[in-house]
Amino acid sequence: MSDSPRKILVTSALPYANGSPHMGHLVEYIQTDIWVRFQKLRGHDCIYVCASDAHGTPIMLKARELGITPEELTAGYSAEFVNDFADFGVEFDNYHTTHSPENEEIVGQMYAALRASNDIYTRTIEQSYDEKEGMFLPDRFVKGTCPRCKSEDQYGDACEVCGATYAPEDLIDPVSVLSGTTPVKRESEHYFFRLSEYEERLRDWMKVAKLDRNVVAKLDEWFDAGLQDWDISRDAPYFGFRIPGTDDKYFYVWLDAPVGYMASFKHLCDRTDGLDFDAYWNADSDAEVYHFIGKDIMYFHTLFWPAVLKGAGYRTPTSVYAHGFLTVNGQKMSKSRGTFIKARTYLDNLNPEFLRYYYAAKLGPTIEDIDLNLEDFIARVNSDLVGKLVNIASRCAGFISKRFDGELAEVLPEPKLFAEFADASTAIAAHYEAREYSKAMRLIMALADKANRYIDERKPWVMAKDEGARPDVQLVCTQGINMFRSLMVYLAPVIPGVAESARAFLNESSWHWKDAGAPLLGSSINKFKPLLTRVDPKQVERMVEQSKESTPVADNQDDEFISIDDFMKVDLRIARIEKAEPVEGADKLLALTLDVGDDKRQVFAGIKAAYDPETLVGRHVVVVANLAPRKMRFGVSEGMVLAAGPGGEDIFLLSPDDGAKPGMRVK
RNA sequence: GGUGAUGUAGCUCAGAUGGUUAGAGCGACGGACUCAUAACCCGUAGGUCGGUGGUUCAAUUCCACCCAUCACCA
Repeated sequence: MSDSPRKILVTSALPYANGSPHMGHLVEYIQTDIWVRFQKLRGHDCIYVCASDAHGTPIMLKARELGITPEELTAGYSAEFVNDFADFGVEFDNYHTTHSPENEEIVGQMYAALRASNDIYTRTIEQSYDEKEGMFLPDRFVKGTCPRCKSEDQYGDACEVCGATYAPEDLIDPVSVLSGTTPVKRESEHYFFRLSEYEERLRDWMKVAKLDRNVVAKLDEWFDAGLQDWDISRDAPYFGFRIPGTDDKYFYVWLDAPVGYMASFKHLCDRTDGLDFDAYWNADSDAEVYHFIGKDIMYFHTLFWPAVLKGAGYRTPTSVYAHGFLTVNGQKMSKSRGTFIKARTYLDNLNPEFLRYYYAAKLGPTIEDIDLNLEDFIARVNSDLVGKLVNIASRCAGFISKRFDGELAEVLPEPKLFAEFADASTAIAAHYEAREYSKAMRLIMALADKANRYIDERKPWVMAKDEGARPDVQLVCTQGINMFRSLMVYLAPVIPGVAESARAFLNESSWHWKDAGAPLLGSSINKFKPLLTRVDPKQVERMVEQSKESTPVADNQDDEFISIDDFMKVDLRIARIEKAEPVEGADKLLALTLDVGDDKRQVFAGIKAAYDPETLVGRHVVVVANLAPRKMRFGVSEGMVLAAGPGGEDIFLLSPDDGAKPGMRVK
């Protein structure tokens, strides 16, 4: 199977560009990267592309809230993704964005093809509408009381308390999370894709796509329920691509997101000689295309995506590989427990190769969740990587460099033992290919145990004391170093950085998978330097602490309540505005001089759009008096004035009833 | 609520088309060694295989129900 190079295109799901990458993201990118590196090491022509998923309502609204454009918002997060992934050794051949000309072109072309084949039609539907904001509301943007269990503050699609699913209008007292107003029903014409026509074709695809049996079970479930047509349009305002021939209709983000795989690849083709887009995407392509995804987005990748591709005349994915979710210490990642760990926070404290190994040691081809148990992480990395693997080289290298001037012996004393390491190649490769990384790691570590046992049995440190046995010392250590070398070749996809250091130690320029089967003999190696240092539990503790600090905002899962003591930490005081004036060079700020009883202080408040400075003088407001002073470009702000509202012109200062005096505590 | 998945030693996980003493690595404990980043080597202890009931000569493995965790319900 490895004889003629395969043409392979691999993708990871496009990260949604409205947040920083975290440990959960990394499961997928590390899983994919290991597979890609494995294929490349085997000599295959394997290309790995990805992009930021940049469209949709959440991004539009978050950008609006921050007062920047969606492009600016997503560019910022894209940069984070690129940098953090690169530091974890994830090597994309291209990283693009769905908000690109390539994507718009392919989406438009597909849409035209689907229209031509009568796969698109329009229908008027009713949807929740926020009259104040002037926009239709996705289900998650309506909240209210669950109609079944009466739990308050539930999303418009499902109740997190009792698990009921319903439509937003079923909620008791529904409220738009944007404006706080009651949504109304409004009609709108939507565009639909005839997914219902594709059952037969999808069943055929499913048979050849070698999907995991859990994925197949899920698909069967969906088929049994009957495929419904897919609503692919959204009304303005929406951040995305406008549907050709309309004024105010946009493609739903989930239509253009997977097309982003193609667009990123197109972007790469346009800059790479000899890389032909059509050779990979035409219906008769002989290239392989694999999508690595999380189990939560199987629906889009195993139904919509193959159907749309087929309908538009393209090839379908060779397979879709779904993985499970990440838990930390056996539970959902939690901000309050410090287990919602950002990629960057990990990098600030720990070696990325450790996480790659740990994930590899736990990953299989199924959609089962994997657990990052931090104690287990420390034990496993220290024991497997440092204690077993690197130790093999460490305990042999000294003899070779001190007594034999760095020269390896010309022959192996135990060719049969080495053959065991060479022969493991087939099984290990099969495991990598099947994404059975945990099995591959187990095989490799069992061999590492064997290598250590061999050295222990032959005891070169005893032979070294006997002049007559000197040549044997060189032979045994050459055997040891070669066993180490084979294992490092096998592990190169998982821990590429360590593999590179090991290769430098062995004085080799590059490795191919089959090098693991041929020993390195008679050559000169370099002085051994520690390839890895052990994890100190303190590093992990610090990472957890920093994850707590970096997210002071309580997450609504565990921290719904604060104690009275927590509240009392906030020193709220009545203040009288003595002076209010615009700040030179700031669009939104007013500089306020406040009388807080016995002292005067200066506070900057972002209320310029809502208040005329002159009308503020003399007003009483509520201020956070013990907020840490913050240095700003215009001076130091010594507190915060409380106001309600979403921002912009909609800001409403809090005022006490008559009689309250500056300096009075609010509680 | 419906559907699916998962639940095996202190920890992380293998495994069994139902059949003699259920496995590995780590950890713990004991021993040995000193080449090696207190690493490595040898050995010991640890499990009513989530719970209850059923089918069977025999179930942790099949069935039903229940509990817990996760996902999906477009």
